[in-house]
Formats: sequence, structure tokens, C-alpha cells
Amino acid sequence: MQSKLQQPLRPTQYAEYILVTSILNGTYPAGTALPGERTLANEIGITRPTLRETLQRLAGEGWVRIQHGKPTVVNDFWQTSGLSVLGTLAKYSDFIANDFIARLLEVRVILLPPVAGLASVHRPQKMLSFLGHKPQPADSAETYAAYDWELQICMARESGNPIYSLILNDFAPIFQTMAAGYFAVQKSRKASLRYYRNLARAIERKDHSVEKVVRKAMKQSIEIWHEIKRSVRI
Amino acid sequence: MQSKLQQPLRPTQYAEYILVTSILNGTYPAGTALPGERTLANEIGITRPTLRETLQRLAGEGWVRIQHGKPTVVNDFWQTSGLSVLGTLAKYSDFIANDFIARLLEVRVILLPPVAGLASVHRPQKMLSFLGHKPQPADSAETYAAYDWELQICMARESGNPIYSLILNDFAPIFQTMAAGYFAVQKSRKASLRYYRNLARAIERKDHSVEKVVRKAMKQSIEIWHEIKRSVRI
DNA sequence: CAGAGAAAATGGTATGACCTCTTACCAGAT
DNA sequence: ATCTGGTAAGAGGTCATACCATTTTCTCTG
Repeated sequence: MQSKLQQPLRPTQYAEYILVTSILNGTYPAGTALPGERTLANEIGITRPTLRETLQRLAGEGWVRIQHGKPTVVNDFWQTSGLSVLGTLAKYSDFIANDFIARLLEVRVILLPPVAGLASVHRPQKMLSFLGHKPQPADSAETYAAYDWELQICMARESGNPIYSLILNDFAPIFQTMAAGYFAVQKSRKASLRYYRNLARAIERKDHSVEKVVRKAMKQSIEIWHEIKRSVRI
Repeated sequence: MQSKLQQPLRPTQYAEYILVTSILNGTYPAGTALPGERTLANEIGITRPTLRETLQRLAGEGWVRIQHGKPTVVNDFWQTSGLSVLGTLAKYSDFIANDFIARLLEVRVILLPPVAGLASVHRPQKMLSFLGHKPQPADSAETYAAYDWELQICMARESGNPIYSLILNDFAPIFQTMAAGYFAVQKSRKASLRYYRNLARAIERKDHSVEKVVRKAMKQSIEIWHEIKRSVRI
């Protein structure tokens, strides 16, 4: 799979592209020093202020460590970066992003059921009203993708713990790319409709079965995703 | 509680401080447009390139939305930011950070047990060797804080799912500030020692009791934390 | 040989000019 | 009166260059 279509990128975006790919492909290995800003800007073909904007941004994400007077060094972003790298990785290296989708879905199996449980206890009416206008069987993949994402956002918000919202926001870029392919398959849309219906019923029952319903649906979505990937590769 | 002692901040850090606090205290409400870069730089007392570095960084964290030609607008960071805001919030507004610690601990109760379970299955020997050199009862609070943090990092790394490491990295800044106060209390250190011992035994038993042990310890840590906060307020 | 100081390297900031995009406004055509 | 196109203003994007601050290295001196 190729990287995103590289339109005439702005200098700052081009610099980010060059730096990130160079770090990922080993041109600038973790632990080594980056060339000086002056030479680096010259190599990339942009000016130093422009390069610095990009460097500051990458430093904020944990890719590099900038220190006054010392050379800027490349980090092992597994040890220094936060979830925000997922967005950048999704931008510039799709093949890595595909590996991450499976891992992301695994995390979701752990995280979302308790979140749904909290939301169903704190704000059951909000959840039910959202589940009330679920998509129709004939709706497009985009409609399903948008609705499914909004449902997760809704659960996180109504859980009462804002941390969950922040985590979800970091998941957004990779999730969006995944959802397009996922909901293009009819089986996924059908499964999701069942999930939405079962979830609404569980919330109405108030018998703490919400977590089980969500966990089951999340596990099933992993299986469907793997099926899709298999069928695509053949 | 006051904000961190503001040393002679560098212009770029000063700008970040001004902007973040101004957003948090409502000077620049979410949804409104920020003053133009030229006037804003003038107001803060720095130059435009310097301001831009800060703005780019804040935009990367989701505080503002920058678009070519249009004014820069302030975001509702609950809807746009990722976990990385926790670090910035911890920097500039401790009172909010204190609210977050409780929420962060709640998330940890959900997240860490499964992570520990995965790590104990994938790399039991690594976990046991790490648990082998646990701190002594007489060690300092700093020693406990460092060890406890490294244990979490170790579990995330050995879980086999790198996403967990990224999440933990985002937790780091707030967790570090919390650990200092937490492990200053002897009860916390004793409880942790029991936890480390029980965890090692559970891993050796290989009977899937690891998750329960970790969950119990995490819940207890919340109780202890609340006790500490109560005693401090009186 | 050791220490102090100068020089080099590197990141940090400042100026000011110019380019590009977006928007709003206005004159002209329909 | 309405639509269309152009034009100007405002905002962000980039560039060029000079200078400041910190760190490191090397050299000179005692």
C-alpha cells in the first residue's frame, strides 16, 4: 500500500513528511542526532524558521528531543510519544497503520465496554435517544461510519470521565480510515444494526448487561475486520 | 493551588503559558477567533515567528484550529484534543490536574489489569525478573514512584500491544506529579509491596489470577489516594 | 598537566518583506 | 433587482538574514 497521494505539499508539511519517513525508514535512527537546523533546512529546501515550526510540532509529539545548545536527537517514539503519533503515522505510512488497526481494535474491546456501562448508568436517556435514530439498512457506508463513530463519542462523553473522550479523539484518524473499508461490507452494517438494537435493549433493562453486549459486538467486529483483510489479500 | 513557579520563561514557553491560561480562563472562549498573529504577537510581546512556533504546537495538541487565510479559532479541546493535553494541563493548571488524577486512576483500573494479563502470558519471565528487584521497605518515596512507574511501562511493553505504551506515555506527566505525594505515605508503600509480591505469585501460578490481583491493587490505590486527599484538605 | 578562556556549533529569537488563501465588497453585465 | 466577476483587505504561510543564548570543544596559559 502506498502512502497518501502527495499533492503539492506546503513546505512545512513537506518537511514533516520528509522527517517522519526518514525516521521511520531508518535514515535517522533513534538515539542519533539530527543534522543541524541550518543544514537540515538546506537539504530539505526550506528555510530555517519554516523547518523549526515543523520540528517544534514533531518534538511536541515526541519524535525528537530539542535542547538549546545541544543537537536535536531522534527519539524512540515508543518510549516518548503519546497516542497522537497514531494520527501522524496514519498520514504517512499506511502499512504501519494497518497493523495498528488490529491493535486498536483489541484496545477497544477492553476500553469501550466499561465506558458504555458508565454512560448507560449516568445518562441512559441520552444514550437511548441517540440509539433512537440509528441508520437504516439501506444507508451508505459513510452514514454507518459516521454514526458508529458518533456513538463511541457519545458513550465516552456521557461516561462522566473526560479521559475516555481524549483517548477516543486520538483514535479518530486511524479509526476513520478503517471505518471506510469496514462498513463497505454489508455483513458489517448488519452486525452493527444488531449491536445498536441489542445495546438499546440492554440499557432499558438496566441489568448491567450493557458491558457484555458491547464486548461481544467489539469482538465480533474484530473477526469481521480480519475476514475483510483476508478476502482483500487473496 | 497555584500554577507552577514561573521562572524567566523563554518567549515561546511564555506564549504557550499565556495562550493556554487565556483559553482556560475564558479570555478566548471556544469557538471564537484568536486575534491575528501580528497583533497577538505584539500583545504577548514576542515576534511572529516565535508565536507561530507556539501556535503550531498548540494546534497539534488540538487547542486551536489554524487555516490558511481564515482566522485561527479556539477549539473545545474536549472534542478535538488527544491525551497529550494532560501534559500541558499539568504544566499550567494544577487544580484541574488534581481532578484528573481521580479520573486517570479510574481509567487505570480498567486498562491495567488486562495489560498485566497479556504481559504475564507473553513474557512471564520478563515480568518476574522485573518484580525480582522490587524496592525495600526502607526505600524513599522517589524510589517507589520510579519503580511503580517502570512496572507499568514494563507491563505495557511486554503486553505485545504498543498502543498501551503510547497511552501510558501520555499519562506520564500527571502520574509523576501524583506519585510524589502518593508514595510519601507509608501505607501506600506497604500496599504496593504487597501488590508486587502478590503479582509475582499470580504470574508464577499461571492461573489467570493476574488480572484480579492488579484490579484489586488499582482499586485500593484509589481509596488510599482519596484518603490522602481528605487528610490534606483538613 | 590542569584550568581558564576563547572559539565553534547548535538551538532560540528578532525584523521585515513577500506570497497565498479567504472573504467581503463593489462595479458591471444580465 | 440579481447575478457575475474583479478587486482589495485581512489572515495565515514562507522566506531571508542577522543576532542572541547555551553547550561543547579546543586552545592557550599558568
